[in-house]
Amino acid sequence: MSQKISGVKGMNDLLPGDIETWQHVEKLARDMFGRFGYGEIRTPMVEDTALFVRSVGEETDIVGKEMYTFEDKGGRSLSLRPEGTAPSARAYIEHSILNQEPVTRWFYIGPMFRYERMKTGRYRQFFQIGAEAYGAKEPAQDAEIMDMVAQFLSALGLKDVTLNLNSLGDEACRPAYHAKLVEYLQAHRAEVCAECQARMDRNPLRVLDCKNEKCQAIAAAGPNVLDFLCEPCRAHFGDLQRKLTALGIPFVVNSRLVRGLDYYTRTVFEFVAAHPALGTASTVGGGGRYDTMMKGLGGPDVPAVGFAMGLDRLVLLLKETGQAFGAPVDLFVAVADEGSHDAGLALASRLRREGLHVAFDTRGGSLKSQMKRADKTGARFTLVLGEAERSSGKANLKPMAGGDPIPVALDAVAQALRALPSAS
RNA sequence: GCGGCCAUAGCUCAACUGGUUAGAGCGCCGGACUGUGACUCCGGAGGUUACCGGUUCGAUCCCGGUUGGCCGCCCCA
Repeated sequence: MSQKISGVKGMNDLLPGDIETWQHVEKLARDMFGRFGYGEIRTPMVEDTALFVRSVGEETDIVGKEMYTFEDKGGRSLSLRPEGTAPSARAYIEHSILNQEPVTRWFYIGPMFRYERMKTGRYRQFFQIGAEAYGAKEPAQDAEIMDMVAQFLSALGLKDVTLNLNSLGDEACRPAYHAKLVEYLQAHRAEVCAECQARMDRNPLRVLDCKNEKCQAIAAAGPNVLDFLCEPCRAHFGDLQRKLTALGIPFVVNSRLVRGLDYYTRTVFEFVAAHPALGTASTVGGGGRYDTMMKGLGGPDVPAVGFAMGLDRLVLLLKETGQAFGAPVDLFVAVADEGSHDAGLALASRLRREGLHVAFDTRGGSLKSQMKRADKTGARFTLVLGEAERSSGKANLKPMAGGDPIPVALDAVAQALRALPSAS
């Protein structure tokens, strides 16, 4: 007996029964994003490690300790993508998209990888649905993309999701805030947690969203990013809030929202769902504006704004609603005797060619066991095919939910089924 | 990366705190009902008690390690 082999920790299989929910979310996303003019892209799951180091930032947790990095046989350092914005930007630059279109809108759906300790809503391979809008620096673009997320979440039927909003300023004003913050934090160095002491040297903004109560109090009493915004940033942020209000999208300004990636400028936002099913993984989606990242990657000077949502978490929330997804079986073809089995297979084949969702027990077996199987598949109707039906060319459609059998001609089953109300 | 809890049938859980052959419900398969499911009754299959080692006359139970899962910190999706 050989050793049983198991999947990689933190990476899950999705099987029928679960997959329908995922497909539903993905379909809704494709529909919704398409409606907003976003085109789907698919980039490789592996990229040059330098791409993430230069965009996401060397001092971030993602790059610093969560990346799956390895060397290929040519000695290149490659990484499994931990997020989707950088690969999209790379593709945008590589294909010189700016020379073709002033404004480009893309979305992607796919797996991301981060080496982390697992828990509810957090996996080493997880799935994101994300979108990026390149070429528009106007607040309207920020508002539109948040509108898209809001409409998508609402189409999914998810409620109690709060939009948190903040502005981190730009190259003109962030340095001043940064300096002031460091100065303030240094003065309180002894009072914050050990973690924050390290953070204030590497990435002081991160102190702002420390969950430690003491650190929170100190951060709250310190300099506020919003007070340091330069005039253009202030105007941009104000305009964005007016537009969101005009669109009827509720939001909360949270001046301590910073997010853990270095590439953001001005707008950052997070959609947070306070549902017990998510545990502490309450952020369902987040994003922001990154007007300088393209240049930093050696590309054109193009402003951009984007976001990503956690598909795993959306599915967790959807499951809580108890909804069922997946296509119902229209008809189960059962056979009354061995001699009719070939005819049953042929009938099922023909009806499938005609577009119906048909189930058939290829193993044959007793009629009773076939009926059980029919019940199990959730088929709306069952048709029993035997010698009598084959010679007369007529059969009955038995409604599995109960009710009288409906007589049909064997060569008109599809038409008959389509004429029946599809509601169960 | 740090701290805590856990691991028994496909699933959810028992097993009188070390003692015969590890049980139940659900699920699966079959029968009662040889052309009609879901309800009922009966039967069947399914376990190296996660893995490795230790203590003991004897370990699902106690100890150590490994792997995996869950929770908090951290961080995010």
